[in-house]
Amino acid sequence: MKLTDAKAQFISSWGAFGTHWGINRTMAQIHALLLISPDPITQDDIMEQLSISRGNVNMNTRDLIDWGLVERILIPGERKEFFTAEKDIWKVATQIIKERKKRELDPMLKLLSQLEQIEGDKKDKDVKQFVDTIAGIRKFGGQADKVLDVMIKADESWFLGSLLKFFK
Amino acid sequence: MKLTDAKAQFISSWGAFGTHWGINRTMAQIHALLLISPDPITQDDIMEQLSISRGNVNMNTRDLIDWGLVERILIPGERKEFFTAEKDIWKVATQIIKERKKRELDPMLKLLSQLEQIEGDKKDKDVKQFVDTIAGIRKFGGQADKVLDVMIKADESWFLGSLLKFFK
DNA sequence: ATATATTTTCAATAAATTTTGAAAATTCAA
DNA sequence: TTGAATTTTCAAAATTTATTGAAAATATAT
Repeated sequence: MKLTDAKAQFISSWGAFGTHWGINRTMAQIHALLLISPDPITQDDIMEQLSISRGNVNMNTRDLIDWGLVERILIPGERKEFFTAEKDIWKVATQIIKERKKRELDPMLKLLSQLEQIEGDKKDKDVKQFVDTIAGIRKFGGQADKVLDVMIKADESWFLGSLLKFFK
Repeated sequence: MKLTDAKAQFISSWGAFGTHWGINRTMAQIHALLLISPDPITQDDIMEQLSISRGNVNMNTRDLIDWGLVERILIPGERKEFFTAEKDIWKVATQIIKERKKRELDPMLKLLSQLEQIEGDKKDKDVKQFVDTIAGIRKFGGQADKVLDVMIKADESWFLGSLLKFFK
């Protein structure tokens, strides 16, 4: 397979993959393009390589920056802005986990603790099932939260090394 | 807060939550409703409680069954079918992990190993960055794959107990 | 200051996804 | 069998989400 085809296939698959992970297709495609670009590239490069509009590139690169996955680079003497992505996949993964935890898991846990305190007779089976379900999810979520916190702070070699040894 | 309001809020939030996880809103809402229903319920119950059409309920319950999260129950003497959801959150989580691994991670890893074998000069920096990126993702994915396999097979108390002790 | 290059915004448009509902298929009791 | 109850299917409609592109804002060079 030629590099050009392989690139196209990677970008397309990474885009499709992204949609399963709460990230939109184009954002994931831009991310893919930046991951395989050795040097920083401009909005125009992205527009051309992915055949998408300027506005689209602008919005999605900004989202990627908000996610902490992409950086804006200013090259002295160049008028245009350049973009580059973090290449260390461990850092990419922990950054995504960190953001999703903040955006999704933490608010959900907060809501669940509110819902657990409902009025009503615990002997009523509807009340009981509701409270039990909420408590179960909250407990599980709380534990996941702790594990993810360790992971976010951890160094890759230590984390995966220890974990894989532990589970061998 | 009253049970009725708490239920509505849980269903609505679980639905919104689902959309971030590659599951459609209605599917997640039906799942939420089943999680808090102590006894099996019918298509008509779901239609009524969530104010959605029969076709919608039918398609989404089927998807939930395909995901292994919901079961069809036949009650002797009853003409209608009943549905019930697995209530153990650990089992729900491992089932989702199992399915997503099969549907997303495994195909991605397969593609990456193909893409790693591109033709081209490794000294060319475009080729090098591409190969390095793909290799990095593949390595990380492969390790995640192993950890998830252990998790899927593990018993909850053992897994989380060990993990939390390990990371304390 | 002015002209020019570049980025950002956002209303309009397009595309993708979800939902409906009625017809077809299936199931089951009599 | 027949017919009523129930489930399934799927084309059309509704909704949601993503994309465009041109105008406005901003930044930079002269």
